[in-house]
Amino acid sequence: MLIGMSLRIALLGLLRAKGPASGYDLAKKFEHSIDHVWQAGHTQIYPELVKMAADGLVTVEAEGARGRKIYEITPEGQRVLREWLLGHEPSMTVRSETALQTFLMPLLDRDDAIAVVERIRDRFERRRAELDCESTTGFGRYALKLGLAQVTATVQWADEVLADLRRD
Amino acid sequence: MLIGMSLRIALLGLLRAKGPASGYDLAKKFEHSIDHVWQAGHTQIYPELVKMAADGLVTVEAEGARGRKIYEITPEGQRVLREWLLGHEPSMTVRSETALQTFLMPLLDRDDAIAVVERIRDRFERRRAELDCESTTGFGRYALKLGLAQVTATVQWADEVLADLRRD
DNA sequence: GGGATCATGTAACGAGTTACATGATTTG
DNA sequence: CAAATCATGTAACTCGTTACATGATCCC
Repeated sequence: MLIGMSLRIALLGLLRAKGPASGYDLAKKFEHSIDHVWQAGHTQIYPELVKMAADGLVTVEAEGARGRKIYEITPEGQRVLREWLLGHEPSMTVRSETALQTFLMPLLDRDDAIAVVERIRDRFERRRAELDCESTTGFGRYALKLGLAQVTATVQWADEVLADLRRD
Repeated sequence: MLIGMSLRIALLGLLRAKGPASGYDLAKKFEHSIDHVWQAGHTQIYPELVKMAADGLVTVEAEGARGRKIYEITPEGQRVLREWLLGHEPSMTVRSETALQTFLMPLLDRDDAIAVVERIRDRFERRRAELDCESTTGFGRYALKLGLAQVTATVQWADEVLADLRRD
């Protein structure tokens, strides 16, 4: 219960922010609201909720139709969540396939390198447009702004590199 | 051999860029040159090199002192590397603990939120300073510039959020 | 009744981390 | 000769993905 808590924290945070929910509901929320920050499918969420209930972080508040189980965050869960938000030093480990492509770019000749950077630029520009459409007032507004800032920085980087490569 | 090739690609790229090397050498290079793009320890690298040799992507060019095995990239390895660089669509899945903290920030009261953002700002400012010291002319210069752009964007985001939170 | 969606799970696998284990060579 | 570093590996574990499996309920 000491490391790799991130999925738990994401689940606790969603339960705290949006109230009691089933595993199914939480999986939907992962697809939508928290998507650009953390991903998890139902096959990961269901067993994790069972373990979290065993650890006293959530309880089954009610059982609804079709075997639907509604989970609620406990006071202990709220304590753990708050502690993580205030005290956890996020790991700085990065594993980005895009960054790996950019790292290895000097192995390519000029035209191939330009093609690779153009593809990256297009991808991130599309992503920027997607994020730009989302509500800037909701619960996740700070994370959304951060995502936008990082995506925009990547597009600008691509523009600079393209200008640089084409200058030769 | 179709998915999750990233570690292989990183190893092939390092062998292509810097010439033949042992698993130990490659582990050192992961600690230094490619560190801010991809991480891997020796316990992951040694078995992977064995599998890559079995798949014909690398060969043991020579065996040196102390059981040191020097690996070299094969023509097939170069083909696979080039194909990945030109054709692979990087996955957009993000799993950032920092972004998770920012997403859940609205759960905190004003003072706690400020403390969290200040910690994030400090961390990324330190990271920015580190990257700023690195050579801007070496092999990884494009990836370095990208890392700097993203880190700088994060510091700017933190400054804006802090100004916003303190205005209340 | 049949298809869409709701709702929950298990099993097998791959990727990555931590801890453990061993021995050779260099340097003080 | 002792400590540091070079150099390779295995084992156990966690995290995350993909594929498989099942049944209930709603709506046409």
